[in-house]
Amino acid sequence: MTSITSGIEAVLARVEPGARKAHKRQILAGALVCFDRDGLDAVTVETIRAHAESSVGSIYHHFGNKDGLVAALYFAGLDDQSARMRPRLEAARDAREAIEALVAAYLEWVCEQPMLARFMFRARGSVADGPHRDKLDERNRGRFGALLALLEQGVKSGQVRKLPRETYAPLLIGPSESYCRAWLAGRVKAPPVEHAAVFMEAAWLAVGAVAAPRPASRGK
Amino acid sequence: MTSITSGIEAVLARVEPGARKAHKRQILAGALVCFDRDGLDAVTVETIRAHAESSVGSIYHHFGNKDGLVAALYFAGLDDQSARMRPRLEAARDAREAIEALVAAYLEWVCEQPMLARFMFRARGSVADGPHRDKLDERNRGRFGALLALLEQGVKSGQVRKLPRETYAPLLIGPSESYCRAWLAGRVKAPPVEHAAVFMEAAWLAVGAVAAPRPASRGK
DNA sequence: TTGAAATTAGAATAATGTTCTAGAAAGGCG
DNA sequence: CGCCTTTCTAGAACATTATTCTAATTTCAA
Repeated sequence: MTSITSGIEAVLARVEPGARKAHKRQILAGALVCFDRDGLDAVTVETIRAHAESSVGSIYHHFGNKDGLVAALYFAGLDDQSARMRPRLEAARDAREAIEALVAAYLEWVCEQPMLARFMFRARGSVADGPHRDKLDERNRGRFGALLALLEQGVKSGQVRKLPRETYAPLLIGPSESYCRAWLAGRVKAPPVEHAAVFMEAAWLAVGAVAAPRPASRGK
Repeated sequence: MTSITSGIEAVLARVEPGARKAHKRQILAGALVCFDRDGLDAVTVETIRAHAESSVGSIYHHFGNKDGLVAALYFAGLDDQSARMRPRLEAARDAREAIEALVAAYLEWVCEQPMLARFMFRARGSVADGPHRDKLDERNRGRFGALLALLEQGVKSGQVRKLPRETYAPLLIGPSESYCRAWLAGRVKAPPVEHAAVFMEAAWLAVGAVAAPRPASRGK
Protein backbone atom coordinates (compact mmCIF):
# COMPACT_ATOMS: atom_id res chain seq x y z
CA MET A 1 0.00 0.00 0.00
CA THR A 2 1.65 3.13 -1.20
CA SER A 3 -0.02 5.51 1.24
CA ILE A 4 -3.35 6.94 0.34
CA THR A 5 -3.17 10.02 2.55
CA SER A 6 -3.06 12.52 -0.31
CA GLY A 7 -0.76 13.87 -2.95
CA ILE A 8 1.23 15.50 -0.21
CA GLU A 9 3.91 12.83 -0.17
CA ALA A 10 4.98 13.69 -3.68
CA VAL A 11 5.27 17.33 -2.75
CA LEU A 12 7.32 16.63 0.34
CA ALA A 13 9.57 14.19 -1.48
CA ARG A 14 10.70 17.08 -3.62
CA VAL A 15 11.01 19.70 -0.91
CA GLU A 16 12.59 17.48 1.76
CA PRO A 17 14.17 14.62 -0.15
CA GLY A 18 16.27 11.75 1.13
CA ALA A 19 15.79 8.76 3.38
CA ARG A 20 17.24 10.69 6.29
CA LYS A 21 14.30 13.02 6.27
CA ALA A 22 11.62 10.38 6.09
CA HIS A 23 10.60 11.10 9.64
CA LYS A 24 10.46 14.83 9.03
CA ARG A 25 8.22 14.23 6.06
CA GLN A 26 6.05 11.95 8.13
CA ILE A 27 5.55 14.71 10.69
CA LEU A 28 4.68 17.22 8.00
CA ALA A 29 2.26 14.93 6.21
CA GLY A 30 0.56 13.90 9.43
CA ALA A 31 0.29 17.48 10.61
CA LEU A 32 -1.34 18.50 7.34
CA VAL A 33 -4.01 15.86 7.79
CA CYS A 34 -4.65 17.06 11.33
CA PHE A 35 -4.80 20.71 10.30
CA ASP A 36 -7.16 19.88 7.50
CA ARG A 37 -9.51 17.98 9.75
CA ASP A 38 -9.51 20.19 12.84
CA GLY A 39 -8.23 23.62 11.82
CA LEU A 40 -4.92 25.23 12.69
CA ASP A 41 -5.68 26.29 16.23
CA ALA A 42 -7.48 23.18 17.34
CA VAL A 43 -4.51 20.95 16.57
CA THR A 44 -2.16 20.55 19.51
CA VAL A 45 1.46 19.50 19.37
CA GLU A 46 0.41 16.35 21.17
CA THR A 47 -2.05 15.57 18.38
CA ILE A 48 0.66 15.96 15.80
CA ARG A 49 3.05 13.85 17.84
CA ALA A 50 0.52 11.04 18.17
CA HIS A 51 -0.43 11.13 14.50
CA ALA A 52 3.17 10.91 13.36
CA GLU A 53 4.13 8.38 16.05
CA SER A 54 6.92 10.73 16.93
CA SER A 55 7.98 12.74 19.97
CA VAL A 56 7.80 16.39 20.90
CA GLY A 57 11.59 16.43 20.91
CA SER A 58 11.73 15.49 17.24
CA ILE A 59 9.12 17.99 16.29
CA TYR A 60 10.88 20.84 18.02
CA HIS A 61 14.24 19.69 16.73
CA HIS A 62 13.07 19.87 13.14
CA PHE A 63 10.80 22.89 13.24
CA GLY A 64 11.65 24.98 16.28
CA ASN A 65 8.04 25.46 17.25
CA LYS A 66 4.51 25.02 16.03
CA ASP A 67 4.64 28.11 13.86
CA GLY A 68 7.83 26.79 12.33
CA LEU A 69 6.05 23.63 11.32
CA VAL A 70 3.20 25.62 9.85
CA ALA A 71 5.65 27.78 7.94
CA ALA A 72 7.53 24.75 6.63
CA LEU A 73 4.32 23.27 5.29
CA TYR A 74 3.29 26.60 3.85
CA PHE A 75 6.51 27.08 1.95
CA ALA A 76 6.40 23.50 0.74
CA GLY A 77 3.04 24.28 -0.75
CA LEU A 78 4.23 27.53 -2.22
CA ASP A 79 7.17 25.77 -3.83
CA ASP A 80 4.99 23.11 -5.32
CA GLN A 81 2.60 25.67 -6.68
CA SER A 82 5.44 27.62 -8.24
CA ALA A 83 6.93 24.51 -9.75
CA ARG A 84 3.59 23.67 -11.27
CA MET A 85 3.25 27.12 -12.78
CA ARG A 86 6.74 27.96 -13.94
CA PRO A 87 6.93 25.86 -17.08
CA ARG A 88 3.54 27.02 -18.26
CA LEU A 89 4.37 30.65 -17.68
CA GLU A 90 7.67 30.28 -19.45
CA ALA A 91 6.01 28.69 -22.44
CA ALA A 92 3.79 31.72 -22.90
CA ARG A 93 4.85 33.95 -25.77
CA ASP A 94 2.73 36.99 -25.01
CA ALA A 95 0.80 38.61 -22.22
CA ARG A 96 -2.49 36.93 -22.95
CA GLU A 97 -1.01 33.46 -23.03
CA ALA A 98 0.83 34.17 -19.81
CA ILE A 99 -2.30 35.37 -18.06
CA GLU A 100 -4.32 32.40 -19.15
CA ALA A 101 -1.54 30.05 -18.17
CA LEU A 102 -1.32 31.65 -14.76
CA VAL A 103 -5.00 31.32 -14.04
CA ALA A 104 -5.34 27.83 -15.44
CA ALA A 105 -2.29 26.55 -13.61
CA TYR A 106 -3.47 28.03 -10.35
CA LEU A 107 -6.92 26.48 -10.61
CA GLU A 108 -5.47 23.12 -11.57
CA TRP A 109 -3.04 23.13 -8.70
CA VAL A 110 -5.78 23.83 -6.18
CA CYS A 111 -7.83 20.96 -7.58
CA GLU A 112 -4.86 18.63 -7.38
CA GLN A 113 -3.81 19.61 -3.87
CA PRO A 114 -7.01 20.60 -2.10
CA MET A 115 -5.67 19.79 1.35
CA LEU A 116 -2.56 21.81 0.86
CA ALA A 117 -4.48 24.64 -0.74
CA ARG A 118 -6.96 24.74 2.12
CA PHE A 119 -4.11 24.77 4.57
CA MET A 120 -2.40 27.61 2.77
CA PHE A 121 -5.47 29.80 2.89
CA ARG A 122 -5.77 29.16 6.59
CA ALA A 123 -2.09 29.62 7.38
CA ARG A 124 -1.37 32.62 5.20
CA GLY A 125 -1.92 35.12 7.96
CA SER A 126 0.15 33.22 10.47
CA VAL A 127 3.07 33.06 8.06
CA ALA A 128 2.69 36.61 6.78
CA ASP A 129 2.77 38.01 10.30
CA GLY A 130 5.41 35.75 11.75
CA PRO A 131 9.17 35.92 11.28
CA HIS A 132 8.98 34.65 7.70
CA ARG A 133 7.28 37.69 6.30
CA ASP A 134 10.29 38.76 4.27
CA LYS A 135 10.88 35.33 2.85
CA LEU A 136 7.26 35.21 1.77
CA ASP A 137 7.34 38.64 0.14
CA GLU A 138 10.48 37.69 -1.72
CA ARG A 139 8.97 34.50 -3.08
CA ASN A 140 5.86 36.29 -4.18
CA ARG A 141 7.89 38.90 -5.97
CA GLY A 142 9.69 36.10 -7.74
CA ARG A 143 6.44 34.48 -8.74
CA PHE A 144 4.92 37.61 -10.19
CA GLY A 145 8.05 39.36 -11.36
CA ALA A 146 8.27 37.62 -14.71
CA LEU A 147 4.60 38.10 -15.39
CA LEU A 148 4.72 41.79 -14.56
CA ALA A 149 7.56 42.20 -17.02
CA LEU A 150 5.46 40.60 -19.75
CA LEU A 151 2.61 42.90 -18.86
CA GLU A 152 4.80 46.00 -19.13
CA GLN A 153 5.83 44.79 -22.51
CA GLY A 154 2.20 44.28 -23.44
CA VAL A 155 1.41 47.82 -22.40
CA LYS A 156 4.02 49.12 -24.81
CA SER A 157 2.72 47.04 -27.66
CA GLY A 158 -0.83 48.11 -26.91
CA GLN A 159 -2.08 44.66 -26.00
CA VAL A 160 -2.41 45.40 -22.31
CA ARG A 161 -4.09 48.33 -20.63
CA LYS A 162 -1.97 50.66 -18.57
CA LEU A 163 -3.17 50.28 -15.02
CA PRO A 164 -1.60 50.98 -11.65
CA ARG A 165 1.13 48.39 -11.33
CA GLU A 166 -0.08 47.07 -8.01
CA THR A 167 -3.57 46.34 -9.33
CA TYR A 168 -2.55 43.73 -11.90
CA ALA A 169 -2.08 40.84 -9.50
CA PRO A 170 -5.41 41.33 -7.70
CA LEU A 171 -7.23 41.70 -11.00
CA LEU A 172 -5.69 38.55 -12.40
CA ILE A 173 -5.92 36.10 -9.52
CA GLY A 174 -8.39 37.74 -7.16
CA PRO A 175 -11.48 36.06 -8.60
CA SER A 176 -9.81 32.67 -8.85
CA GLU A 177 -8.58 32.85 -5.28
CA SER A 178 -11.97 33.90 -4.08
CA TYR A 179 -13.69 31.03 -5.84
CA CYS A 180 -11.12 28.48 -4.70
CA ARG A 181 -11.51 29.60 -1.13
CA ALA A 182 -15.24 29.08 -1.38
CA TRP A 183 -14.78 25.65 -2.94
CA LEU A 184 -12.29 24.53 -0.32
CA ALA A 185 -14.66 25.68 2.41
CA GLY A 186 -17.45 23.65 0.85
CA ARG A 187 -19.58 26.67 0.04
CA VAL A 188 -19.74 25.79 -3.67
CA LYS A 189 -19.66 22.40 -5.30
CA ALA A 190 -18.14 22.75 -8.76
CA PRO A 191 -14.35 22.26 -8.78
CA PRO A 192 -12.48 25.41 -9.81
CA VAL A 193 -11.17 23.94 -13.06
CA GLU A 194 -14.73 23.58 -14.19
CA HIS A 195 -14.91 27.36 -14.40
CA ALA A 196 -11.42 27.81 -15.77
CA ALA A 197 -12.70 29.39 -18.98
CA VAL A 198 -14.70 31.94 -17.02
CA PHE A 199 -11.81 33.02 -14.85
CA MET A 200 -9.30 33.01 -17.68
CA GLU A 201 -11.52 35.24 -19.74
CA ALA A 202 -12.25 37.55 -16.84
CA ALA A 203 -8.55 37.96 -16.18
CA TRP A 204 -7.95 38.93 -19.76
CA LEU A 205 -10.93 41.28 -19.88
CA ALA A 206 -9.70 43.06 -16.78
CA VAL A 207 -6.27 43.69 -18.14
CA GLY A 208 -6.30 43.29 -21.89
CA ALA A 209 -6.78 46.26 -24.19
CA VAL A 210 -10.03 45.30 -25.83
CA ALA A 211 -12.10 46.98 -28.53
CA ALA A 212 -13.40 50.14 -26.89
CA PRO A 213 -10.66 52.03 -25.06
CA ARG A 214 -13.05 53.24 -22.32
CA PRO A 215 -16.73 53.96 -21.87
CA ALA A 216 -15.68 57.21 -20.19
CA SER A 217 -19.20 58.22 -19.26
CA ARG A 218 -18.68 60.10 -16.04
CA GLY A 219 -22.26 61.18 -15.50
CA LYS A 220 -23.31 60.77 -11.92
CA MET B 1 -11.07 63.65 25.04
CA THR B 2 -13.50 61.70 22.96
CA SER B 3 -11.36 58.60 22.57
CA ILE B 4 -9.00 58.48 19.67
CA THR B 5 -8.73 54.72 19.44
CA SER B 6 -10.39 54.41 16.04
CA GLY B 7 -13.77 54.52 14.43
CA ILE B 8 -14.60 51.32 16.20
CA GLU B 9 -16.63 52.99 18.94
CA ALA B 10 -19.22 54.20 16.47
CA VAL B 11 -19.56 50.69 15.10
CA LEU B 12 -19.97 49.14 18.52
CA ALA B 13 -22.40 51.80 19.65
CA ARG B 14 -24.74 50.53 16.97
CA VAL B 15 -24.21 46.83 17.43
CA GLU B 16 -24.15 46.79 21.23
CA PRO B 17 -26.00 49.94 22.26
CA GLY B 18 -26.92 51.15 25.70
CA ALA B 19 -25.11 52.32 28.80
CA ARG B 20 -25.39 48.86 30.30
CA LYS B 21 -23.10 47.47 27.67
CA ALA B 22 -20.41 50.12 27.95
CA HIS B 23 -18.06 47.65 29.56
CA LYS B 24 -18.73 45.04 26.91
CA ARG B 25 -17.95 47.60 24.23
CA GLN B 26 -14.80 48.58 26.07
CA ILE B 27 -13.62 44.98 26.02
CA LEU B 28 -14.36 44.65 22.32
CA ALA B 29 -12.68 47.91 21.39
CA GLY B 30 -9.61 47.15 23.49
CA ALA B 31 -9.36 43.64 22.11
CA LEU B 32 -9.48 44.97 18.56
CA VAL B 33 -6.54 47.24 19.25
CA CYS B 34 -4.58 44.34 20.73
CA PHE B 35 -5.41 42.03 17.83
CA ASP B 36 -4.40 44.67 15.36
CA ARG B 37 -1.07 45.29 17.01
CA ASP B 38 -0.03 41.75 17.87
CA GLY B 39 -2.06 39.37 15.71
CA LEU B 40 -4.86 37.08 16.78
CA ASP B 41 -2.79 34.29 18.26
CA ALA B 42 -0.29 36.46 20.10
CA VAL B 43 -2.95 38.20 22.14
CA THR B 44 -3.70 36.48 25.44
CA VAL B 45 -6.83 36.84 27.48
CA GLU B 46 -4.70 38.52 30.13
CA THR B 47 -3.62 41.13 27.58
CA ILE B 48 -7.20 41.86 26.72
CA ARG B 49 -8.17 42.00 30.37
CA ALA B 50 -5.40 44.48 31.16
CA HIS B 51 -6.16 46.65 28.15
CA ALA B 52 -9.83 46.90 29.05
CA GLU B 53 -9.16 47.21 32.79
CA SER B 54 -11.57 44.36 33.21
CA SER B 55 -11.44 40.85 34.61
CA VAL B 56 -11.38 37.42 33.04
CA GLY B 57 -14.74 36.75 34.66
CA SER B 58 -16.36 39.57 32.72
CA ILE B 59 -14.78 38.54 29.50
CA TYR B 60 -15.96 34.98 29.79
CA HIS B 61 -19.36 36.07 31.01
CA HIS B 62 -19.93 38.20 27.92
CA PHE B 63 -18.28 36.11 25.26
CA GLY B 64 -17.99 32.55 26.50
CA ASN B 65 -14.41 32.19 25.34
CA LYS B 66 -11.75 33.81 23.25
CA ASP B 67 -13.26 32.57 20.01
CA GLY B 68 -16.58 33.98 21.09
CA LEU B 69 -15.01 37.38 21.49
CA VAL B 70 -13.41 37.09 18.08
CA ALA B 71 -16.71 36.07 16.56
CA ALA B 72 -18.54 38.97 18.22
CA LEU B 73 -16.06 41.43 16.79
CA TYR B 74 -16.26 39.77 13.41
CA PHE B 75 -20.02 39.98 13.21
CA ALA B 76 -19.94 43.56 14.42
CA GLY B 77 -17.69 44.33 11.49
CA LEU B 78 -19.87 42.40 9.09
CA ASP B 79 -22.93 44.28 10.28
CA ASP B 80 -21.27 47.63 9.88
CA GLN B 81 -20.10 46.72 6.42
CA SER B 82 -23.58 45.64 5.42
CA ALA B 83 -25.11 48.78 6.86
CA ARG B 84 -22.67 50.86 4.86
CA MET B 85 -23.54 49.04 1.64
CA ARG B 86 -27.25 48.51 1.87
CA PRO B 87 -28.49 52.01 1.03
CA ARG B 88 -26.15 52.29 -1.92
CA LEU B 89 -27.17 48.93 -3.29
CA GLU B 90 -30.82 49.75 -2.86
CA ALA B 91 -30.40 53.02 -4.69
CA ALA B 92 -29.08 51.22 -7.74
CA ARG B 93 -31.60 50.96 -10.55
CA ASP B 94 -29.84 48.42 -12.72
CA ALA B 95 -27.16 45.78 -12.57
CA ARG B 96 -24.31 48.04 -13.54
CA GLU B 97 -25.13 50.62 -10.91
CA ALA B 98 -25.48 47.92 -8.31
CA ILE B 99 -22.13 46.39 -9.18
CA GLU B 100 -20.35 49.71 -9.06
CA ALA B 101 -22.05 50.60 -5.80
CA LEU B 102 -21.00 47.28 -4.31
CA VAL B 103 -17.37 47.68 -5.22
CA ALA B 104 -17.16 51.35 -4.28
CA ALA B 105 -18.90 50.83 -0.96
CA TYR B 106 -16.64 47.94 -0.09
CA LEU B 107 -13.47 49.85 -0.87
CA GLU B 108 -14.68 52.87 1.07
CA TRP B 109 -15.60 50.83 4.09
CA VAL B 110 -12.17 49.21 4.22
CA CYS B 111 -10.54 52.63 4.05
CA GLU B 112 -12.74 53.93 6.84
CA GLN B 113 -12.30 50.95 9.13
CA PRO B 114 -8.83 49.61 8.38
CA MET B 115 -8.41 48.06 11.82
CA LEU B 116 -11.68 46.23 11.64
CA ALA B 117 -11.07 45.21 8.06
CA ARG B 118 -7.63 43.85 8.90
CA PHE B 119 -9.10 41.97 11.80
CA MET B 120 -11.81 40.48 9.64
CA PHE B 121 -9.35 39.12 7.12
CA ARG B 122 -7.36 37.55 9.92
CA ALA B 123 -10.34 36.16 11.76
CA ARG B 124 -12.37 34.91 8.83
CA GLY B 125 -11.04 31.40 9.03
CA SER B 126 -11.50 31.14 12.75
CA VAL B 127 -15.13 32.20 12.45
CA ALA B 128 -15.87 30.19 9.33
CA ASP B 129 -14.61 26.99 10.97
CA GLY B 130 -16.02 27.55 14.43
CA PRO B 131 -19.57 27.11 15.63
CA HIS B 132 -20.80 30.22 13.82
CA ARG B 133 -20.33 28.88 10.35
CA ASP B 134 -24.04 28.73 9.62
CA LYS B 135 -24.69 32.20 10.90
CA LEU B 136 -21.93 33.49 8.67
CA ASP B 137 -23.21 31.70 5.60
CA GLU B 138 -26.67 33.04 6.21
CA ARG B 139 -25.46 36.62 6.49
CA ASN B 140 -23.43 36.32 3.35
CA ARG B 141 -26.40 34.97 1.46
CA GLY B 142 -28.37 37.94 2.66
CA ARG B 143 -25.69 40.34 1.55
CA PHE B 144 -25.44 38.94 -1.95
CA GLY B 145 -28.97 37.76 -2.42
CA ALA B 146 -30.38 41.06 -3.60
CA LEU B 147 -27.48 41.63 -5.93
CA LEU B 148 -27.79 38.19 -7.46
CA ALA B 149 -31.44 38.87 -8.17
CA LEU B 150 -30.53 42.05 -10.01
CA LEU B 151 -27.95 40.14 -11.99
CA GLU B 152 -30.46 37.49 -13.03
CA GLN B 153 -32.70 40.26 -14.21
CA GLY B 154 -29.77 41.77 -16.13
CA VAL B 155 -29.16 38.45 -17.82
CA LYS B 156 -32.70 38.43 -19.10
CA SER B 157 -32.48 41.97 -20.39
CA GLY B 158 -29.17 41.20 -22.05
CA GLN B 159 -27.12 43.59 -19.95
CA VAL B 160 -25.36 40.89 -17.98
CA ARG B 161 -23.58 37.83 -19.27
CA LYS B 162 -24.90 34.46 -18.28
CA LEU B 163 -22.25 32.88 -16.15
CA PRO B 164 -22.30 30.10 -13.57
CA ARG B 165 -24.21 31.58 -10.66
CA GLU B 166 -21.49 30.88 -8.12
CA THR B 167 -18.85 32.74 -10.10
CA TYR B 168 -20.46 36.18 -9.91
CA ALA B 169 -19.42 37.01 -6.38
CA PRO B 170 -15.76 36.07 -6.87
CA LEU B 171 -15.61 37.97 -10.14
CA LEU B 172 -17.11 41.08 -8.59
CA ILE B 173 -15.32 41.41 -5.27
CA GLY B 174 -12.33 39.07 -5.69
CA PRO B 175 -9.96 41.72 -7.03
CA SER B 176 -11.04 44.32 -4.51
CA GLU B 177 -10.62 41.91 -1.63
CA SER B 178 -7.24 40.87 -2.89
CA TYR B 179 -6.05 44.46 -3.16
CA CYS B 180 -7.46 45.44 0.21
CA ARG B 181 -5.73 42.52 1.85
CA ALA B 182 -2.45 43.65 0.37
CA TRP B 183 -3.02 47.23 1.49
CA LEU B 184 -3.93 46.23 5.02
CA ALA B 185 -0.82 44.09 5.21
CA GLY B 186 1.31 47.04 4.11
CA ARG B 187 2.38 45.42 0.87
CA VAL B 188 1.05 48.30 -1.23
CA LYS B 189 0.77 51.95 -0.34
CA ALA B 190 -2.13 53.45 -2.27
CA PRO B 191 -5.44 53.27 -0.36
CA PRO B 192 -8.03 51.07 -2.09
CA VAL B 193 -10.38 53.95 -2.91
CA GLU B 194 -7.63 55.43 -5.02
CA HIS B 195 -8.13 52.56 -7.44
CA ALA B 196 -11.88 52.48 -7.14
CA ALA B 197 -12.38 53.28 -10.81
CA VAL B 198 -10.15 50.39 -11.82
CA PHE B 199 -11.93 47.83 -9.70
CA MET B 200 -15.38 49.11 -10.57
CA GLU B 201 -14.63 48.86 -14.24
CA ALA B 202 -13.06 45.44 -13.91
CA ALA B 203 -16.13 44.17 -12.09
CA TRP B 204 -18.36 45.39 -14.85
CA LEU B 205 -16.13 44.05 -17.60
CA ALA B 206 -16.12 40.63 -15.97
CA VAL B 207 -19.86 40.39 -15.79
CA GLY B 208 -21.41 42.91 -18.15
CA ALA B 209 -22.41 41.98 -21.67
CA VAL B 210 -20.13 44.32 -23.58
CA ALA B 211 -19.74 45.05 -27.28
CA ALA B 212 -18.35 41.84 -28.70
CA PRO B 213 -20.31 38.80 -27.47
CA ARG B 214 -17.15 36.67 -27.33
CA PRO B 215 -13.76 36.51 -29.00
CA ALA B 216 -14.37 32.76 -29.36
CA SER B 217 -10.97 32.11 -30.89
CA ARG B 218 -10.24 28.63 -29.69
CA GLY B 219 -6.93 28.24 -31.51
CA LYS B 220 -4.29 26.68 -29.33
C1' DT C 1 -36.49 48.62 50.38
C1' DT C 2 -35.84 44.20 48.81
C1' DG C 3 -35.00 40.24 46.16
C1' DA C 4 -33.80 38.20 41.79
C1' DA C 5 -30.98 38.60 37.81
C1' DA C 6 -27.03 40.29 35.69
C1' DT C 7 -22.44 41.37 36.09
C1' DT C 8 -17.72 41.55 37.96
C1' DA C 9 -13.85 39.68 40.34
C1' DG C 10 -9.89 36.81 40.83
C1' DA C 11 -8.12 32.50 42.73
C1' DA C 12 -7.92 27.71 41.23
C1' DT C 13 -7.59 24.42 37.53
C1' DA C 14 -6.57 22.29 33.20
C1' DA C 15 -4.81 22.28 28.72
C1' DT C 16 -1.05 23.22 25.81
C1' DG C 17 3.31 25.11 24.03
C1' DT C 18 8.19 24.97 24.96
C1' DT C 19 12.61 23.73 27.12
C1' DC C 20 15.99 20.69 28.73
C1' DT C 21 18.89 16.77 29.53
C1' DA C 22 20.00 12.24 28.43
C1' DG C 23 20.66 8.86 25.31
C1' DA C 24 20.36 6.40 20.59
C1' DA C 25 21.39 6.22 15.74
C1' DA C 26 24.14 7.74 11.66
C1' DG C 27 28.19 8.76 9.30
C1' DG C 28 32.92 10.02 8.66
C1' DC C 29 37.84 8.54 9.38
C1' DG C 30 41.92 6.38 11.43
C1' DC D 1 36.41 -2.28 12.38
C1' DG D 2 36.30 1.03 16.49
C1' DC D 3 36.29 5.74 17.90
C1' DC D 4 34.27 10.24 17.63
C1' DT D 5 31.33 13.90 16.11
C1' DT D 6 26.97 15.21 14.62
C1' DT D 7 22.34 14.53 14.10
C1' DC D 8 18.32 12.94 15.81
C1' DT D 9 14.81 10.97 19.22
C1' DA D 10 12.70 10.64 23.63
C1' DG D 11 9.85 12.16 27.28
C1' DA D 12 9.83 14.30 31.77
C1' DA D 13 9.87 18.97 33.67
C1' DC D 14 8.47 23.69 33.11
C1' DA D 15 5.98 27.93 31.77
C1' DT D 16 2.30 30.04 29.71
C1' DT D 17 -2.29 30.59 28.76
C1' DA D 18 -7.25 29.39 28.28
C1' DT D 19 -10.97 28.23 31.04
C1' DT D 20 -13.81 27.18 35.15
C1' DC D 21 -15.77 28.12 39.46
C1' DT D 22 -17.49 30.38 43.50
C1' DA D 23 -18.19 34.43 45.83
C1' DA D 24 -19.07 39.24 45.89
C1' DT D 25 -21.16 43.39 43.83
C1' DT D 26 -24.21 46.00 41.09
C1' DT D 27 -28.54 46.83 38.60
C1' DC D 28 -33.26 47.17 38.16
C1' DA D 29 -37.97 46.27 38.73
C1' DA D 30 -41.75 45.50 42.01
